[in-house]
Formats: sequence, structure tokens, C-alpha cells
Amino acid sequence: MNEKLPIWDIHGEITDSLAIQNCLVLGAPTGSGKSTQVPQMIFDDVLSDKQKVIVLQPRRVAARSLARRVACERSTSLGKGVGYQVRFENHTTPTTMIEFITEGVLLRRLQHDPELKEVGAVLFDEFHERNLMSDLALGLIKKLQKTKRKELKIVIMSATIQKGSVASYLGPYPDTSCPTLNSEGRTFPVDIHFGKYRNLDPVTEQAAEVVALILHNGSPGDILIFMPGMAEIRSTIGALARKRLPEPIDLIPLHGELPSTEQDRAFNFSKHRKIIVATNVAETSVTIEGICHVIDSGLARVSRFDNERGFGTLLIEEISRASADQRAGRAGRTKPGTCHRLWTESGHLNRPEYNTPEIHRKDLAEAILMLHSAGINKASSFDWIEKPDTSAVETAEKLLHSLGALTKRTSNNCFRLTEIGKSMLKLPMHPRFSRMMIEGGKRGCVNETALCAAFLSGRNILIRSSREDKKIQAAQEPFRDGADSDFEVLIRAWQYAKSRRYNIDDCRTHGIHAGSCREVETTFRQLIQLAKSNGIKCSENTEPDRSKFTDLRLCILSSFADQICIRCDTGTLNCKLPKQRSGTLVRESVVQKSPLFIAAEIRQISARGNRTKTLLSLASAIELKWVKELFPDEISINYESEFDPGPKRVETYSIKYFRDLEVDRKHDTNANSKAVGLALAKACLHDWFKPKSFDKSIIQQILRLNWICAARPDLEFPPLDEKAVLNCLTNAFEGMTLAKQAIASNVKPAFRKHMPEAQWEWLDEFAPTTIDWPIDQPKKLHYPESPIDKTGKIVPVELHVKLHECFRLNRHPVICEGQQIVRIKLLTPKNKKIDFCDDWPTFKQREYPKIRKNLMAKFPGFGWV
DNA sequence: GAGCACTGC
Repeated sequence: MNEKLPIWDIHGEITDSLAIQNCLVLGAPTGSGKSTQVPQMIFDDVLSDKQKVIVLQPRRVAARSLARRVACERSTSLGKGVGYQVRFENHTTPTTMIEFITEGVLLRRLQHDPELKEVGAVLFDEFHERNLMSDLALGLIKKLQKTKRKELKIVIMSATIQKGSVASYLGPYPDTSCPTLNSEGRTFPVDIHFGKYRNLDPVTEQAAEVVALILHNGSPGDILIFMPGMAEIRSTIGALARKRLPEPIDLIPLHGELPSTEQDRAFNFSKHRKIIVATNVAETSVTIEGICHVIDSGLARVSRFDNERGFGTLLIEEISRASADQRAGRAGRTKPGTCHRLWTESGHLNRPEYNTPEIHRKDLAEAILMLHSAGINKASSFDWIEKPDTSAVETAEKLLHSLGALTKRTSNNCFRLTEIGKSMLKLPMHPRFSRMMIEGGKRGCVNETALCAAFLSGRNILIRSSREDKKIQAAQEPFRDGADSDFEVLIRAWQYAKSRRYNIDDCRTHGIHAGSCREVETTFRQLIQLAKSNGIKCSENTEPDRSKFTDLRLCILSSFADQICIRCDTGTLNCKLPKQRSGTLVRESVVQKSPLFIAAEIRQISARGNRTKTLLSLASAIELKWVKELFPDEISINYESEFDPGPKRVETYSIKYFRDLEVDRKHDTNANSKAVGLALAKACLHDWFKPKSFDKSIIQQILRLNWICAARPDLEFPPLDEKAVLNCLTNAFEGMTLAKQAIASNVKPAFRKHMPEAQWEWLDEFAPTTIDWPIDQPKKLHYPESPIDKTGKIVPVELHVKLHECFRLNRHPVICEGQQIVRIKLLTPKNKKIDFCDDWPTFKQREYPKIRKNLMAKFPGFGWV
């Protein structure tokens, strides 16, 4: 034990508090010693003998190194009194009393040992990170404490803690929080500088500028720059290389996809000042000693799950204030430091206080399946620390249902675990992948599906090649040759790496990450072993078999059916997907020729100019007949007729749909004459052509009828709205296929049939085409385009007439049995508008005298009275 | 003329 650490200042409070209460929230920043000391305090001073302490860690490295340190402090060997378990590594024995384990391990353990009988306390370390798995684990452990293990201690340890929220969640009664204790950290002060104004230059340039400033000021110490991604790291390094700096520097990129040998450069000694340009890895996963200055772009790529569309997005977002503080803290580990934030102090206040917890950002399918294994079949009513969105739960349940893991129960609207679901739970991965392996068992290709599952759950094994890496691209060519699936490329590349015993140089020249390939083998072996022990048929030879590659693609189809893609054309890589989604196949995919494929990976990313792009990757060519075989009930055929504006004719197709996605279209000669007429009618309304007979008189008829419908709804005329017009035209065009025929046709009889002849006669009475006039011929009436204005009033019918022709008019003209006045548009003798008039006698008396003189002067000889 | 953060069973 190390009693000099700050956490020991509150040792008594911790032990006293846990002696009377079973929950404790402990706020303690980095350097307080909480992760190493608190587990020991609880084991030594709180629990009775033979009760184990479990310490949950979000990362394997942390679990490993903490266990080593604590074992050392207690002078025991690893696995005896103190141990750790992470995936692929178990350094615990029945005598291990303090266990550091990762979150996934705990959730797996809960499946076998749901009561955690030998455990006296569960400690959640780094809880502020709010990983989905730790939220889920906490929910399950809390439930356990409320039911079968009332004496079980729960301790939440966190650097920054959302005030009160965890404590009240764990509170013994509603509205009563569990105790909260705080400890001091042991770090040095960091001087924070904000931008003075909003700088619109790229953050990469700004960061380089700040580096130059620090160097010119002569302030010593290494510099850590936070950027959102690889591209930005590259351009920051470029910007720095172009700058004239007063001293030689060592420029080091640092991100998760870098091979570990290159990552080590950040930790190794350098004779020059180190400038490390890093992604978020350096915020939590990796700690570099000796950093004195942090330059923070304030940005990060954040993945979110789009529940509507069912795929992930990876967009650049502004980090939270808590995250910015965490980044700043990286400058104060060895001595006082500085942090330069490339945003303003007032902008800082607009940022969210904390990052969005994973439960609101991730696909919940795996978590919900785990809840089912704990007997909780209604995820939405589970006691989460923070409830997931209803839509997220529904999306996940739908996916699990479509994978066959859940059946819908009729009563209660709950889902229930199926036998398939139970065997899926035995495999540690996303339900989609486990479903694929189970299908592999049926089709005799477990090895191949397990390998693909390993690729999907691990890091990318191929080095992402940029433009200049022509050599690497050429070296990868043999893996790509003749492949029908991007998984085949990965399998061949992995086989190559394995045959070279993961030699780093051999792999690198072929564009392969040796380390990632090694991990794939470990995962693969674990999956095969689990499959075997769970009764999934495996072949003895674990080498991937080329003759199984077609079956493999069938398995992929069965578990990714909702990610079926069809190419829009051969010229572009644009594709359509079910649910009205679309995306672009990645250039490097080998599936360039197949019109139909499955994309095992879909994600939306930020593209140039604030746009986003949906990328389809890890593609596998499939055949339409496979879809019919696997999903016979989800294929439908529709006969559809469409007007083709090229040849100006209607073409008829039989169209096959998988769900709502068009997957096939064939010309069909068995055209339905009504459907063809409808297609012509639609084309006509879209102004592709106009029948000669569709003239002003018909349009006037439509306007008159619609006007009377609005003015006199009591008369119950049937309106000629768009739908009715379409119907009339459809009838008129029935039996035709060419625009030419339609143009020459007479549409009038079809419109006449819209209502009985007697009704047309009434229409002439109520809404006549003309109105009698004291002199000359009757005058034409103009009916409005839309009979009702914005305020809901009837728009009057208009009469366009020269003012001097009105003098013999005694009464204002009316229509519709005298109920509606006609609005007169008064014109000069030269047809220029003078005014509107809704009451002629009054106009004549009041307004006309005012304009008479003027009219007389301009237009003499028109008998102005 | 374009395009990818980090974990974990």
C-alpha cells in the first residue's frame, strides 16, 4: 500500500461510509491513487474474509498494469491475491481476492454466475467515461443488490462526476442519494489560454502557429496537439514542416491505427523537442509523460448510431468541457504547464458540459440481447442510470427479431429469447456476427464466418493506402485478384501474414498490419473454441477453404439482409438500399461489377464543404436468386408502367422488390391498359406533352366546377381536383401507349363523364361561361385558378370590361342565383387596368367623377358621361 | 476529385 497518496486522506470516511451504507460515489481526479488504493482499503477494512473485490476497468492495459502494481504493493504474485482478467488473458485463480477486469468480462461472468456469490464489492473505475457496457453492468449489479445480494457493496469511482446523478440513482430510497466523497488529485496547475476571437483559419494552421509561438518564446517542454483524425494530423505536420522554427523538432503522429512500434515513438526518448500530434487516443488511453504544453483543436470524430436508418455516423464534433479539461490535464503531469485552446472563452460556455454517453450513441442490439440473458425482456423499463431513447431500443429489438434471436410475444408486446438467441449469447460479439456464425454452422463454413466475425470486431488489418502508396496498392493486388467479396481479400491477406508468422516488415510491404492480424488469429481461435463447446459444427481443418467462399457470402446475406445494396448505374458507385437509403461503394472494394451486394459496414462521414457522405464497405457480391431462396416472403413483384420522355411512350415493367428496394426490372408486354393510361395521364400533368383537345374550354370547365364547389358546397358538385383530372385523363388515354396518340385524342368526353349531364347543365346555370351585357355580345367570365384565397375567402369571378362600356349598366352583375357578385376589372379603351369594382352604381357615383377628366383628356371621343 | 475517432466480450 502507498499511504502517501491523497486518497488516504479520506480513508476513514470511505471505510466508515461503506460500513453503514452499501453504495458510495467517490469523486477523485487523476493522481489521487483511487484505482490502486480503494480496492485494498475495501478488501482490508470493509469486507469480511473470503469476499472478493472486483474492479471494473474500461481498458485492458489499465486492468493489467493496475493488477501488477497492486500485486507488487501487497507483495503477492499475480493471480494469487491480486489478479486480472481481460479478453484472451486470465490471471486469476480461486484464491484471487482483488480482481481487475474489463467491462465485457464482467458481463460474460454475470451470464454464468448471475449472483456473484463470492464477491463482496464491485468497484466501477473511470465511470465518468459512461461506456454502454459499464452502464449496463451497473444496472445489472444494482438490480442484484436490490434483490438477491442486499449486502453487496457498489463503489463508483470517477474523475468528473455529474453532480448527484449517480448518487441519486444508487440512493437507497427514491430522492435519497447515496454518500458522495471527494478526494484531491495530485497534478500540477495548467495555465489555460483561449483564442481572443473566432479564428476562421483551419485548426491545423492555427495549431502550427501556436507551436511557433511557444518555440519562439523559448518555453521548454514537449508539446501535445489534439486533432480530430488522421487527415488533420497529416496536415498539421505539413503545416509545421513548412514553418521556420528556431530549433530542430521531432514531429510524431499518434493515432490508434498506427502499428505499436510507431506508437512507441511518442514515449521514447528524443534528443530534440517532441511535438506529438494525436487523436483522442492521447486523451484517455495513452498517457505520455513530460508533456508541458497542450494545443487543443477542440474537435473530435464522434460516432453515433442513426436509429432511423440503422447505421453509424462518424462526424467531427466539438468536444465537451469535461473532455477539454481532461486534455488540458495532460500538460500538468510532471510540472506546471500550459494549454492553448483554439476556440474562444465565450464559445467554451456554449459547449456541452459532458460528452454524450454511449447509451445515446450506440447500437443497442448487443446490450439488449444481454439483458434478455439476465431475464429482462423489456429493455425500455429496465432501471438504467440513463434511459436509452425509445427509438434506439425499438431499432435494436427489430434487428434482434429479424436475426431470429427474439420472438415477438403476443401479449404485453414483449420480446422473448429464442434458442437461436441463446446460442448467439454464447458468442462474444455483435448479434449480427454471431448470427452469421450460426448460419456458418448450418452451411459448413464456421471457420470462414468466424474469421469474418474476427475481422469485423477487430482493427482493420489492411493499411489504409493514400494516393502516394502506389507500391502498397500493387502489393495488395494478388489478394484482390478474382475475389467476389472484400472479406476474401482480408482472408487472403491474413493468410499471407500468418504464413510469414506476422513478420512486421513483410506485412508492411504488403500493406498489412501484422499486429492486427495476430489479434485476428487470437479472436478467431477463441470463437472457434466457443462454437465447438456450444455445439456448432466445425471442421477439423481451421484453414479457410476457398470452396466455402460462396457459402460464406450466403451467410453474410442472411445476417446483413437489411444492408443489401443495388448499384444505381455502372458509371458511378452510387447505390440504393432498403428503407429509402442510399450510399456510395468505397473505391477500394473488389465488388465493382456485381449490381447486387451486401455492405457489412455502412457509415456516414463528413465530406468536403460541410457535407456528409454515406460509405458502403466490406462488400460481398450476391445473387438475386439467393435473396429469393433465403427470404421468399419478402420478395414482391409489381407491374408498373412509366412514361419514358425519350421515345415519348409508356414502357411497362415487371419490377421485383426485396422489402421496399427495387432489385430487378424487366420489360413486360402484358401491359394493363388502365395502368398505361395512368402513366400517360401523369406524364400529361407533368407537362411532358399536351393533347390538342385539352384546350381553354376544358380548363375553364375545370375552373368553373372547382369554383362552384368552393362557393356553394351545399350543392355537392364533385370537384375536378388533381386526382379527378388524373382519373379523367386516364380514362381518355386508356388503350394508348404513345404520347402521339394521346396528343391526337379527344379528352373532352372523358371529362364530360366526370358527372351526370344534368349536373353539367346546373353548372352552366350557377357558374355560366358568359354573362349578358346591355350592349353587344355577352361578356366572358374569368374563373380564378384557385377558388379560395389565403384567408379562406371565396375569390370572386372576374369580368374584364372597358369602363365606357359600363355606362348602360344599372345593376352590378351577379351569378350563382344572385348570391355572388362578379368582380369587374375596369379597363381603359386601350385595355389598361383602371381599377377593380365590386359595386358599379356606387363606383359610378363616387369614384368615376374623380377620374373622368383625366380619361376624357387621354381618350377623347368615347362618350364619357 | 475523394473519404474513416476510441474502446471492449
